[in-house]
Amino acid sequence: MNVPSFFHFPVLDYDLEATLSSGQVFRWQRAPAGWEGVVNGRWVILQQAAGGLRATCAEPVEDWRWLGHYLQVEVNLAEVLAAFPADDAHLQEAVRACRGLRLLRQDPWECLASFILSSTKQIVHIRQIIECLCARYGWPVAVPEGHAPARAFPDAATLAGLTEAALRACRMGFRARYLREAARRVAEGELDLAALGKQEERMAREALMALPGVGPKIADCVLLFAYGFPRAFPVDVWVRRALHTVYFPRQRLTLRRLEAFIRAHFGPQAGYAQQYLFHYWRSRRGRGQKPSLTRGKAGL
DNA sequence: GTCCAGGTCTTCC
DNA sequence: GGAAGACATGGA
Repeated sequence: MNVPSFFHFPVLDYDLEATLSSGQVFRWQRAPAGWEGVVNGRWVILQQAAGGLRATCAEPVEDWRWLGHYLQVEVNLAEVLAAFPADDAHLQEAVRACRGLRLLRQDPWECLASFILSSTKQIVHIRQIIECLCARYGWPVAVPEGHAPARAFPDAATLAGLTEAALRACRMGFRARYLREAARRVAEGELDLAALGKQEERMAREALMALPGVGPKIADCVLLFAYGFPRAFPVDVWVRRALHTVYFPRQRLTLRRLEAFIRAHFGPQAGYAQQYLFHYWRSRRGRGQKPSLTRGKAGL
């Protein structure tokens, strides 16, 4: 019989809902008792609590540092936000609306595989594909008595051993070939994900982009969400649309010019700024507002 | 039925 | 080196 264990992480400025629903991670589910997920092979439920976060696991946990690291509770958010350009009214508006949004520190393989599956997919679809993968190929993890079964994200060796048809059965389409090849290279040691975090950002980025199906955007997601490179700045359709509308209204804009602007403008915590812009734009400004920029038009 | 999604790759000029 | 089309799928 499982004996649940609890822990309180004292932390200020932490908005659990914004963090877990901001498109950086895809497996957390809202439940009556909090947010349910699987981290490091452990089933976890998280709740917003007075002065911090409350965590529950299905089994006894002696050392909770793995979860604190994942949640990045030691990060002083006020210091991060203070590094944003102070004269940027648009960014400050996003900060006011989403204060407490955090960047997680995810497992590199799960993050890489998830974002390989993300290309030209809506977040709800990405979640469906990943849940199918976990349900079919993930190892079961301990859950509380009477709770529905839960599974970990399948490791690279498991996915590398599947046929492309088996992967496609999870409705991932053309991404199956990319996921399988990435899994093979990781499982066979051609790509050492543990070593990437110790490399310079540029080298790590090149190594990720050497994978089929991984371009600059997906590489930047992994650099930011799994390795914590603070200047990594994923530019997807939403961020591109937001940047174009806000900083270059009614102008033609090349990708090169946009990248130069990003490097010069957002500073040492550019990755955090990106996440605030993405979440704010997607959750509020994007809703019901006709985008001013669509693919293939206006120079991008 | 049409549009579009946390893109990337290939082809062609 | 930049533009255009292909690639799968399903919610809105």
